[in-house]
Amino acid sequence: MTNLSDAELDRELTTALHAGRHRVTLPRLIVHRRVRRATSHLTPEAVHSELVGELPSLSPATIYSTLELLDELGLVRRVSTPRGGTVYDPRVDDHHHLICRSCGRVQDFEAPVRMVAAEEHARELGFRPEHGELQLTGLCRTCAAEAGPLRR
Amino acid sequence: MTNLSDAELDRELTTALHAGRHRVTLPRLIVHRRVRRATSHLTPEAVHSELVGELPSLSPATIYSTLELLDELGLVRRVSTPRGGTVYDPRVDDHHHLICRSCGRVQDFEAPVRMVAAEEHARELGFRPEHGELQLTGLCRTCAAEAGPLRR
DNA sequence: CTTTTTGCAAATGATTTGCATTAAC
DNA sequence: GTTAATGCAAATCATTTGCAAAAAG
Repeated sequence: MTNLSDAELDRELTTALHAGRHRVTLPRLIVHRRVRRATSHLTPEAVHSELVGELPSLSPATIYSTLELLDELGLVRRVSTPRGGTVYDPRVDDHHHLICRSCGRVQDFEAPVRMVAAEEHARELGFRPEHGELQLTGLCRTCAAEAGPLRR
Repeated sequence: MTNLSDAELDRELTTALHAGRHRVTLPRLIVHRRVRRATSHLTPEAVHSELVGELPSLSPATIYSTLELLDELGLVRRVSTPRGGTVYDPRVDDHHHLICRSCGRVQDFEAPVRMVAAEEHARELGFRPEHGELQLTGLCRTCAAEAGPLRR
């Protein structure tokens, strides 16, 4: 989540778009503002249903292509959850995720993981790493409480 | 990958199925043998198309339910890739994955990651961790070679 | 015998695509 | 003016579901 103004966010996006020879359009501006300001991880569907009020012609196809573009520009980060869900994260710095298998909630997680060491190890194997994240699945606090004490 | 015989694999599966009060069926036996012997990660579709030769009536629906069951029994592990693909891994011990964004290949990766420490940290946040893995995406050796030297 | 599992076909749901129209540059 | 982006509808594709028939215990 950022506390930048619309104007500041728009300027950042515009700069990034121009650098890649992309055009500045209204759908891109409003999707960018919405996701950059998100306090949680948003699904494409959530972004769409929130923004159709503001721009009724906005189509799901545009949401998908715009979110993918923002990810490519490094302004947001796409996160895929273990059960096939896709969600967008306003944080683009290295961090990890806790994913609840019951309610699907995705929360940021500062894990003590040496990403640089892991990436170096991958390079030694001939792999060219671009992005890495640790995903811990399990039950979030709320769902764990509902499930009661550890079973089995 | 295991080098156990059919009989040994079948016995393991039978034991696990009985423990959970599930029935021992031919589809379960052959799917289990195939995935446990895999030298790489298999998609449900790959498992199906390989095994229809052996059991022509085998349906995709059965493949999906069987693989999910094997995962629940802890005999194989489901791995979801960042672009929404699903693949099954014969390894069930803690390990990580390198995922090629170009060809989709998933390879095992022994990363120097302190999973225990990460899980402990998650517990302190109220999360009840069940499984964790580090996913590094990028280009595999082959695709990196095709892409040529580092661009940008 | 009773209950689970299977196989088929139809349904689903997220994402993608084709293409004419509209908007950026 | 040119070219890219949008919006719509149709298409795709992996996965799930409903249900009658078959198989397991």
